[in-house]
Amino acid sequence: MDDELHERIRSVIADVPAGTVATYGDIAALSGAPSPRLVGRVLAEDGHDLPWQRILRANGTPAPHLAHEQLERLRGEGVLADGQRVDLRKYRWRPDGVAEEDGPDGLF
DNA sequence: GATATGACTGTTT
DNA sequence: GAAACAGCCATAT
Repeated sequence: MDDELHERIRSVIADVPAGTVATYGDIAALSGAPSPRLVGRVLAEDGHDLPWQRILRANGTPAPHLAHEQLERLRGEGVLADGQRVDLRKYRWRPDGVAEEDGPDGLF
């Protein structure tokens, strides 16, 4: 039932190391959630014990109502955000064993 | 059971 | 870069 999925989502979020961030889509994909909405819903309802500050939207911007606090918390972890946007290219969490590929322009 | 809502994403215009 | 549209799932009323 979704209880297991609920736990799985929490587990993946808790597995995100400090100093890094992940998108809702990432959490959804890694936890097996059918849609990122589930991730947001879990956090909204039962994410008080999780590092929700490390979960950002696809474009690197945090949730609108928590943006201020979220950015402040991330700042304390070493994740510096430019105004309201975080450099996913640099801080985005990658599961172990996955190598990164640079873009065609040799972009970082 | 239908409608509306929400810590979302991706494509298209 | 912004706005519109469609998909996606669980709750609340």
